Amino acid sequence: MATIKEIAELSGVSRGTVDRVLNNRGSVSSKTAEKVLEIARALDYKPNRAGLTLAAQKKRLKLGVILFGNSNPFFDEVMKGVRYQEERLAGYNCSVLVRQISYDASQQIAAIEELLSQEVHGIVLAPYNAPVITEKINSLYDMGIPVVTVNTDIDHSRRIAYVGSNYFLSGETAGGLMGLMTRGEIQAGIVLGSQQVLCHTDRVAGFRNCIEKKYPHIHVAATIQNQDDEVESFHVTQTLLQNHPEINALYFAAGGVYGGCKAVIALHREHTITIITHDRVDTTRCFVLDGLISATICQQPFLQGSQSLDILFNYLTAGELPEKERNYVAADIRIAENI
Amino acid sequence: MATIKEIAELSGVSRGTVDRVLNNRGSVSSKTAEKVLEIARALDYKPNRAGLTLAAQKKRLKLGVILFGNSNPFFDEVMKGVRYQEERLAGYNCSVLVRQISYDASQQIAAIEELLSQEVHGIVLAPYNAPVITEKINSLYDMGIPVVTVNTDIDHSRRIAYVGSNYFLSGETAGGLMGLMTRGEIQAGIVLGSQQVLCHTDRVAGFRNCIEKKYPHIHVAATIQNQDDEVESFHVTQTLLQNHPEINALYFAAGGVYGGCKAVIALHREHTITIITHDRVDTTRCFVLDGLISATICQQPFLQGSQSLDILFNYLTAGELPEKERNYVAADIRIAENI
DNA sequence: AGATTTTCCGTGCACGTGCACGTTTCCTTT
DNA sequence: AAAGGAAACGTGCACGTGCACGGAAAATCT
Repeated sequence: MATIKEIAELSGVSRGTVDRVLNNRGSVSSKTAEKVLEIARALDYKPNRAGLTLAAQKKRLKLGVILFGNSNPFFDEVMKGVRYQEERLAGYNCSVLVRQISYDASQQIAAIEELLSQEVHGIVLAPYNAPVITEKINSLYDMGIPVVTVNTDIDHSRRIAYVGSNYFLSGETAGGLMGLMTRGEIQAGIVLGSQQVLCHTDRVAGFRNCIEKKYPHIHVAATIQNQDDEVESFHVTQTLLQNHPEINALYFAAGGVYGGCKAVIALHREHTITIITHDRVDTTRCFVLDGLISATICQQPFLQGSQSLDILFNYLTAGELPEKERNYVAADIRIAENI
Repeated sequence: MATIKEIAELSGVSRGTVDRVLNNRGSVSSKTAEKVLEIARALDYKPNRAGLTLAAQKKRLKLGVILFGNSNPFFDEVMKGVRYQEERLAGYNCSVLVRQISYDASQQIAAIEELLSQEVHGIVLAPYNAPVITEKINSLYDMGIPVVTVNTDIDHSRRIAYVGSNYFLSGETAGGLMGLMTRGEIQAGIVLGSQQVLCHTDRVAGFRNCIEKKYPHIHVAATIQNQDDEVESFHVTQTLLQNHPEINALYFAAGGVYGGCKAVIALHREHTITIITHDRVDTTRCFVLDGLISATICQQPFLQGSQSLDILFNYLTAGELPEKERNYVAADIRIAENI
């Protein structure tokens, strides 16, 4: 592995000059710059990560993480991934500040400001989808504070990378599973949080796309919204099942799975309905284990937490961006045996 | 983050002494050692990874990797993970030597010897399951050459860690999927490579365990062996289906999936048989996409390749062992939509 | 031509660790 | 008591990088 020192010796200049050329800080004649670059290319120079990190940690790195929910089971799992990575990064003299807030634009702005006052060097953000947040991300970029979006992406924002699901694809996967796990005429009910939430509608679109193309035996009887709330979910699901006795399959495209399942049980429809859900949380794990939920499609929250921090850290210490700016986690299918 | 220098200053000794205490190289009075340890604990000292790596790479690290198969699709994917990690480790002045050999004990021994002559500092090994290999791993350990087993574990050997599947659990997952994806009376055929291969028999045991406990509608009509060979697989599967016209499900617990599927197609049984397989390879991906194979359970070969090297590297540069010595990858269920 | 600015480049230190080498202290032996 | 040796500890360098500082050469101005 070539080092800066080697390049300096071979091109007859000092290490400082090589440094200036490679990181184009200017103040180098084009002639020498040319020669240095040529030799660096010939030696296939790649900066040494240990040296890079060592130099970068002169000023102790501080990273900020902003997630939703004070006891949101999904983000709790993301948090575990964050904590795991935090422990690793501690070995690089890098600290992590985590803020969990409720789903609200102004709170998110406030959290960002607070992290800025703590002088963080970059932020991992589960973004609230609003123009004001997009603007904030862009202004952070201009200030030199890179942002990695996690779980939800913000289109047309200058975040340096996204880590999370491809919601359309995971909806398709849900449709595929339901197709494989059912026979005969199927009347499916779709439960989502809200038509305003892009993640939910993307999943539903994927689900419908799949069954329309591949599984004509499945029809969508009705689509309802539960606002991601367990109590609301119980009621709307109960009403749905009462109004539609023909329903023999349910697709939960969002949260509120526990409440929905409780409604199914309350109406004694456990053994007549095939249920597919997303995410894996402690409250609903038992339903997967006992077979009420046939399968659940997870989005690897742990991986999202750890990977997003990792990308941010690499960017700040080595200036490296990931190959793809959208880092999709695979749709992770879980049934009773591998949950 | 506390550093050795800080500890030295606080305990009134030099950095060298602190180093001796923390890495117990001796030559330190028990009194000072006690004091240093106390202060180190109070400051929650953890060695800085960048400094550690930088110091370790004075002698350029060389890692060896021994996998099977010259064009084995599964190990090709493991190889991609190895290559990915190799690229990352290159930034730490660490090189990786890869050897792909056929499934044979003496060839494996020879490959190990060859890597030793290249002066590797540690080895990632997809081990041949034989006492002579166990002994070899142990003698490597005594020589100070750590071994990480990948894909298959060797019980009672002194490998420092294992990265790979839990085969029994993945067999159970296959059983669970078949249970969920079938209705009515099911006569299942089981195809494995050989009764001598522990991975295969573990999977079959998991499969049987699951359907016996949870899915009594599934019966095992017959179990056959295909020696992991495509041509052999075609013939034995064809014979099986001819002798057992009642078979309406197939579980491929090992390789030879392509040959087996071809037999199903040759006998025009595509639409009457539910097929569950393991692993995802280019030759059979199309069968998953067009629905001949309902689902395939993968063992995350890429992750196995990258993680095993990572563990070995961390051990050699920081002396760190993973929390668990058996690092199981999750059973990764794939259907047409998420393959 | 001399003074001043600009361009260009070299040197030294810091980051945290491991390790070889030196130095001091203390104990044992003759 | 002097000599020898072992135990205990300090010092300096190396690893690779970024960056601040300063010096020399070239270009511009008075």
